[in-house]
Amino acid sequence: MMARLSIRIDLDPQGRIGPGKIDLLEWIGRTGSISAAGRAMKMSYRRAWELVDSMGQVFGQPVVVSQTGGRHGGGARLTPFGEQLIARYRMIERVAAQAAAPHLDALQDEMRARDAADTAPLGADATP
Amino acid sequence: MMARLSIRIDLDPQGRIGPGKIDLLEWIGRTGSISAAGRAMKMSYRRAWELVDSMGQVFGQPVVVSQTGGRHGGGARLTPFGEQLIARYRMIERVAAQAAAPHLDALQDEMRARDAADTAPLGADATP
DNA sequence: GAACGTTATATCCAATGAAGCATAACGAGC
DNA sequence: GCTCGTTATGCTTCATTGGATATAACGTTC
Repeated sequence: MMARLSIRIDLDPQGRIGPGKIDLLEWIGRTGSISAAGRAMKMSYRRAWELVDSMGQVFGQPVVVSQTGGRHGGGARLTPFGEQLIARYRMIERVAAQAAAPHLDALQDEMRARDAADTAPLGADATP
Repeated sequence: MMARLSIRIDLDPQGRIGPGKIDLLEWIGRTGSISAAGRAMKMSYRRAWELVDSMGQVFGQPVVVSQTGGRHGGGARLTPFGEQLIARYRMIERVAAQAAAPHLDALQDEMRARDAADTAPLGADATP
């Protein structure tokens, strides 16, 4: 039983960013196109575009700049802020995982330890 | 613009546990009943029960023991494992947040810094 | 200037999730 | 023994989400 950490960042009004959006950004950076990134992640262009757009709205600034028409029909690139966002997220992910590692291990030990052993029936009353 | 960390733990085959399920467990511990916990969280009993059940399945052992009938109609209590699970999750949440804090701050600075400033149009080509 | 692949957007539809409602079993308290 | 609140479960909507498809605009390349 493996246990990994999954991190997301909650922004104040309403907006989250988690591993999915960050992966998408990385794919856009790698492929130079939203649609190619979508294909790589087996995600519809529509969804990929919506995710990109929602990030731009949440952060109040675009995470990618795009171009219609052109060499291969157009394309998209990460903005400097988009790249920073990826870097920050990965950094946070890394340090959080490091800090949590021993506790995750302990949790797994506890899971194995009690394996359906003690589940005392409830005797006294709880707070009603 | 506030940024908080939100943590969830991914278990190997398929199973996640995040803030929602942990909150629910805490409410069950506090109130001594699944339905009361559901009400407190404005969640249907159905859903609360399903979440509890899914946790039991994911971990291969119950996180709460329940009793039908009785003093106030029945009730539910956390198993020792359930309590340990809460404690571990909160611990992980705490150390992860501590480790991530400076980077979250940095991210917020970066968000403010670039506020729609530089979004250079794409000139060269990307990896096609 | 025609072709191509992409962005951007609208529309329709399927899948999923969750709420709501209904019901049975249960057991302490009155 | 009747009531009451809870567990446990089924079933029936209802809303949200995401996929699929269609279309227009666009600009390099041929």
